[in-house]
Amino acid sequence: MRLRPDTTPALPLAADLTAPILPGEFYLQPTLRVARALLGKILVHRRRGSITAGRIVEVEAYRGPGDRAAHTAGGRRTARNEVMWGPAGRLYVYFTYGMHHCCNVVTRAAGVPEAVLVRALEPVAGVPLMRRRRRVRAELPAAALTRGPGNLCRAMGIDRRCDGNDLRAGAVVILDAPRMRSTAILASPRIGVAYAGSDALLPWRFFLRDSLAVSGPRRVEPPR
DNA sequence: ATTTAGATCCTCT
DNA sequence: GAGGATCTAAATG
Repeated sequence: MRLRPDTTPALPLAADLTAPILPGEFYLQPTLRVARALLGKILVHRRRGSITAGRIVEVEAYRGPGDRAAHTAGGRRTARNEVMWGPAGRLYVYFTYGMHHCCNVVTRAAGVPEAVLVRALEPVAGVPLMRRRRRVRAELPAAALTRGPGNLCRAMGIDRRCDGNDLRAGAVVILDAPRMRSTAILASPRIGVAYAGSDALLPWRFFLRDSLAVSGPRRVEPPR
């Protein structure tokens, strides 16, 4: 008697945690390119001998002064978004809705305030620690631990102490991984930016078609 | 399957 | 004083 082959993707996923850290130049590329290229890369947080890591499966691009959905819309420069105005390759972490943190990767040269919001990961390492940080029931699937920007920050232990973290040398780094095929990537409008007028329709959310960890609608661009 | 309400507090006007 | 780059549970069709 033969067992049916198991086609369920194994989570946590196997990933190369010895891969090189992404070089600083990676983050100088155009923001939409960085957003797509980040899919599949590994976000790692090492702290006090503990480690949590996840494969990036969903992101959103935010493009500076001209993008009404961005924190830097219209050239606003404040204490909160200061890191977005700085050099590429830093982590921009902010607190929102009274209870959640969101983390972004800053792109482009200093003075060009653009960033990529990380919206979902697939757990790669440190799942027990993620469960403790999330305080979820034991049966919750691993993929749900890091689904959504607020959830992934809690699971990864990322908060405002990480704001400004240098992604080449800080406690939080991003490791290189093979580039995803473009056919594995879908796009849609960004989530939660209805206040941005016509910019809310821009298809600047990118996600891996086959990932179980993607948050929100797995819809491709709707007709305009 | 989709909608709603409530939690909760920092940031900027 | 208002509202948010969110999340969850509960209610509803």
